[in-house]
Amino acid sequence: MTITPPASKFELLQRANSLAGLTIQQVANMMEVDIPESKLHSKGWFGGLLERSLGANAASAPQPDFVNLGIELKSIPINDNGKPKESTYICVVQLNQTALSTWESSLVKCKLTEVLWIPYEASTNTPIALRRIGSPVLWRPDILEETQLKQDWQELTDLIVLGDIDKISSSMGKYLQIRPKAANANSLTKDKNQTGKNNMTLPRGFYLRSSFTGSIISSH
DNA sequence: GCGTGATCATAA
DNA sequence: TTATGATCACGC
Repeated sequence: MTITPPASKFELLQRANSLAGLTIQQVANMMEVDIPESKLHSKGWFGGLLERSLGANAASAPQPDFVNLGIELKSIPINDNGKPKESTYICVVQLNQTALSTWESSLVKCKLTEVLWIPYEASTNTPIALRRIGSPVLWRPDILEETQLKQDWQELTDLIVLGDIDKISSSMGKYLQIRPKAANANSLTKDKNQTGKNNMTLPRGFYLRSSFTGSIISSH
């Protein structure tokens, strides 16, 4: 089953709303796929299913999932307490001069301009098939949120520009943090911002803290 | 390896 | 229990 991209924000919202209340099993049936037995070897499975169900068309390109609408899609697992179970991956930390120049030109800002959050039940007590999808939340950062995100991004980016990427810890940043994002701890990528010999470093990604995504979900 | 989709595993 | 650091799968 292939779903065409939504032509408008309204159509995307309609589709997302039509998924609300359904179980993961029901969506899997609609898309004619099987539910994996374990998430250990299929970590991004539900996110991918949701993309296909709604007609996302960015493939794996570094841009919002719904390219024409400029909207990023994020599934967000909710635990028994009604709070996000995990932090949310945003994008890779690109180590080139352009990506590190200004917030406005950053991939983080691009991805977070407008996000369609789709919460879903992720209590370990509930089998994956029976977990239900929640109501979508279409979100744009307000002025306070964007100011803080920009501040976090600037603080972290400053360290990278200074060549101190290896001094970055996941505890830095109020809303936005940088953590490893790699096949394993031995992976290496070139820090193109730096010149010289030892400029290989662990690939990293930007993540939103669950305290932040939790407040987004609960305030809508 | 890079970028996407994320969750796992364990130290604190 | 929570957050950090590590890891899984896939297309190209």
